[in-house]
Amino acid sequence: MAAGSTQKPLPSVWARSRSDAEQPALNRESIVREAIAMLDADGIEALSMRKLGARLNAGATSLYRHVATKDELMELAVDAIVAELPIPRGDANWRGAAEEAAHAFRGWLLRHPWTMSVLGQMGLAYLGPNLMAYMAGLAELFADAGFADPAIATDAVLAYVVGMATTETAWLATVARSGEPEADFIARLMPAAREAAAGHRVLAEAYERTRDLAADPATQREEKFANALAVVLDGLALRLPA
Amino acid sequence: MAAGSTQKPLPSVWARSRSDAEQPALNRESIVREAIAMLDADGIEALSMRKLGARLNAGATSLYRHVATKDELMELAVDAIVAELPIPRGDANWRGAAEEAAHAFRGWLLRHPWTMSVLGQMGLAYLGPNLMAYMAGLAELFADAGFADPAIATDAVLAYVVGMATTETAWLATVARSGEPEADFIARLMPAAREAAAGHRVLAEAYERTRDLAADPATQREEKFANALAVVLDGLALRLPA
DNA sequence: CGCTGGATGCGAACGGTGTACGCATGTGAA
DNA sequence: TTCACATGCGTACACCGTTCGCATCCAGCG
Repeated sequence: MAAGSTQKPLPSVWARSRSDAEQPALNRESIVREAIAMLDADGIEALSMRKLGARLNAGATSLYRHVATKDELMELAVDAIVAELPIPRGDANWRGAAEEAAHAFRGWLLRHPWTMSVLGQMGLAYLGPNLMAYMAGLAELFADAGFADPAIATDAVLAYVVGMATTETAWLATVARSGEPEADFIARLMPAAREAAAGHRVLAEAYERTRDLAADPATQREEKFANALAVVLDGLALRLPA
Repeated sequence: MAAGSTQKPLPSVWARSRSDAEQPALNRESIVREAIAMLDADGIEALSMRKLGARLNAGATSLYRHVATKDELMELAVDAIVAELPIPRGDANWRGAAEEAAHAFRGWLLRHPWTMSVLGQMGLAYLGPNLMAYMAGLAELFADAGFADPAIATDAVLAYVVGMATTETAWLATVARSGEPEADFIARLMPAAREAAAGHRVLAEAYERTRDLAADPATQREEKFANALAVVLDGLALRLPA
């Protein structure tokens, strides 16, 4: 549309300039970086090879020179963001360190909710080097604390965090889809939820006991997480020689 | 292809016979039932509206007379299979009952692995009547046992089960994709895993300690699950007045 | 009985997806 | 200069979920 439109290849100086122009050429690193940006911003459904290509000023199929398949790209994306997860370090206070690691893991999952969708197919079993280092750090933490079988401890903590984050990200996705702030959405949902809970004694009681579910929901979610995490850590502490 | 081919509508007795023939006409119930069968058998990627239609001797678009959208169909499918999950019942032995409920939940998730992919977007927050009843039953179990805040207990147990099942179904999907029996796949994977674990003290030690990972893997997975579940339940027991 | 209106099935089509293929081009080595 | 190779990409294929309008069937009514 502009003056220098190049609808046809136009073999000229302008065409040559592209090679050393602002675009640093396509490479695996930038592809993965941009894919992560799209995933974080708009979720897993928003990423398509064509859109990703467009974002990189490239055709969709050009990406396949650097990445075998979309699934491989997703694996690379996961492994890349795992790098930002701080590796748990042993500590005289194992419980505090484990607590910290669990909160960090939760925050990481909430920051990259699309990993939850990938986890269901890839699992923690997949052995990218970064993930391996994270799990090793956690296991070491428990081993140093004196646990006879550190694997049980890592299983318990990681499974708890993943499970909790699963329902939490799903909830947040629902909230986001509503377009409202979380508190408003809760307030609007309350009557229906209360009615659904009627007929179930304990659930109904729970609703009556809680005074204001809509106040500061993010903090309440964090407390919920911390509360049940304490249960798991209590159980672990029992396994340690007094 | 056969003698009575009806490529064109052919308004005849044959056309009329379809109405009361073996096909009981399309209805929501049979659509959901067949969708579940396909999901259980071949996973979430194997379900498409066209294939589901073909399985029901119907065109793909006919399904939309009975189901608004594929997402709605998935919700219906989830709620339908939740019905087969036994509602936890209180018991003098709360711990045994909770253990049983957890194992039942795990088995259910493993039997319908595609729910894991759905959970990431729908979560346990979605309030189908059947799921509501299940969660109410579990909460009641803990309330009757004397827990001051039964919600914490259900959070801990459910999150643990979901998290554990996430990695387990992902692992099983990987195994299935390999085409080998689980034991063979493990045996083939061992060298690579051992090498990946080298450099991580605790992980390496863990590999040396375990004698035969490939023997009866299903039982080993079950034990793994039971072991860390015991941690969670121990933690819960602490919260009960002695 | 004949009619008619609503429910139901479905073929065609639209816009999207992941990816295979083959052609064009620019670049570095011989 | 030439040649081989790496890279970008236009086209195309098979599939996806879903919309639309048309054909058909059946129930209820006149």
